[in-house]
Amino acid sequence: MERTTIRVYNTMTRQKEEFVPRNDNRVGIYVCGVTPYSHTHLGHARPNVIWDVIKKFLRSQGYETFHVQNFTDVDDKIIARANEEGIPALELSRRFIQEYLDSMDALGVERADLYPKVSEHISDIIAMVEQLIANGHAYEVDGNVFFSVSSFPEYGKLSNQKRDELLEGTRFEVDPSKRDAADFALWKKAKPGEPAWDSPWGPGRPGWHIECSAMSHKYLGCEFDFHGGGSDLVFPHHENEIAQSEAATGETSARYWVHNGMLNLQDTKMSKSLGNFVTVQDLTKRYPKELIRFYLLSTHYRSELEYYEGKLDEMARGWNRLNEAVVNLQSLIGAPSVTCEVSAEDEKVLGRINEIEESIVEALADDFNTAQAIGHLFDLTREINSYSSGSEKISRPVLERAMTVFQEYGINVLGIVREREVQGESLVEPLLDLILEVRQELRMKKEFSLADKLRDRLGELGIVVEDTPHGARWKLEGVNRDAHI
RNA sequence: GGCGGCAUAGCCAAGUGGUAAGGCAGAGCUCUGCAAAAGCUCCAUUCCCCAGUUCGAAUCUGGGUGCCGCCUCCA
Repeated sequence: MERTTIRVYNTMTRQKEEFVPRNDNRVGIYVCGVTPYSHTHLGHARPNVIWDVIKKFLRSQGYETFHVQNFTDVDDKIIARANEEGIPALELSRRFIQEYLDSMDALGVERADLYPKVSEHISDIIAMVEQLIANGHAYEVDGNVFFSVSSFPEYGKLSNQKRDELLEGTRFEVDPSKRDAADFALWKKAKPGEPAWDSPWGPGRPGWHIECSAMSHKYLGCEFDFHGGGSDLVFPHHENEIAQSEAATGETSARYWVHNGMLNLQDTKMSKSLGNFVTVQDLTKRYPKELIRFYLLSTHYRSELEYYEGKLDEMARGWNRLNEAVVNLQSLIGAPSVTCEVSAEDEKVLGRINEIEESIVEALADDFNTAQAIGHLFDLTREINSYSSGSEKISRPVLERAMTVFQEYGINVLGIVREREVQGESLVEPLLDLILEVRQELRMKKEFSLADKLRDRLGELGIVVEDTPHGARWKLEGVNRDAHI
């Protein structure tokens, strides 16, 4: 198939670059996951939803994707928290990993192909540390192993830091056993009461950073296409990862470094350590997943995004129009008054729909500009609403073309439009159709007070009845309406 | 102290050299038995401030001001 040229902003070069996959068709993606010691919050949802869209867009462009996302399930905070609760560290992390996966499922995020865990890759990590020692990039001191920053001249190339300026103004105490203050731990000697694994340097556990180098290398190879994560990971995490990976293998690691902006609550970054977060579980109980995605994707992924109570309710008004347009389209496609003929006027509308679709693809291909793509979806909404409320004959091929675009981008790629609710074996749908049919007969007989009573009483039950030129239709009221009553 | 980013209408927000997308809110109108939905029209001579480059700048350069992130665990 013909592909649109995709341009990606690369943190490494600080500019947009044309995306050229390493292998012809298969795109390797590594996105930093979480340290599962606490609840999954909206800030975690952002990169997940963004990468969900990127993957789906790449696939709609004919690529295959292979997506790896790690869990750093061996970590100081996990150990500390598990000790507080008096349970094993891995049990605590297992609980939060499950919450994380459940949360992402609830947001309609497609799962990664692989979720490697540190605890299951100790031997891979040890092997890489040994490799680094053998290459002269790391050294052992009393059971600890450190990466020697001075052995890697390119250190700082991602975050644009200069080695000699790194420690100025720093707020932590430097471990005196390190040769250089900027050196960082690859392997930490076990302290009493901590989970530990045997290694050539004695019992201990991996430092933060090395797991991503080891696991990305194992599953994606030395060089792969995308490496993603929050902008707060640029330094030191990704900087150190690059140093480890490239020093160990002698090859470049990721081709494109993609970082998303932070999600703020009251002008401050939402984070577990600050305690200012909104959990995904809470939010998905209160709002439809498509609305949450609409909110997350309404701003470009590299910008900061503000959250506050009530924001989603504000966004729901515009979001609703998108959904209404689709519901309207679907009912019109099945309406008997619609023709299969395509007039010259219809051809023009078809032409405009094609233009809008191209604009959507261009927007997504331009550094995954979902905000712009959503704008074009609103253009399509106006186009098709205007068309279907016109007095001329309505053509089914036009409706179907518009529906295809909504389906592909609104539903499949962006996931911001609700899919038509299948009522299944519910009695609700035929029952309501019957009521509306009777009401229509009353209206024909100009028994308006009875017809209005039906509408009012249904309204009290949360069922909104609307009369349109193509017959009456009903829907459930409010943002939280369920698929089934 | 170092590094990076951002500043566009009442609010949200796209736009990185060619004369300000889109959404919400607001005003008017059309359609409708009524209601709802929808549509149409209007709503930034202007993009934080100052200087410069250019035929042309929201977009590039320099200098301010303000805010945010990272340098400590972080998506």
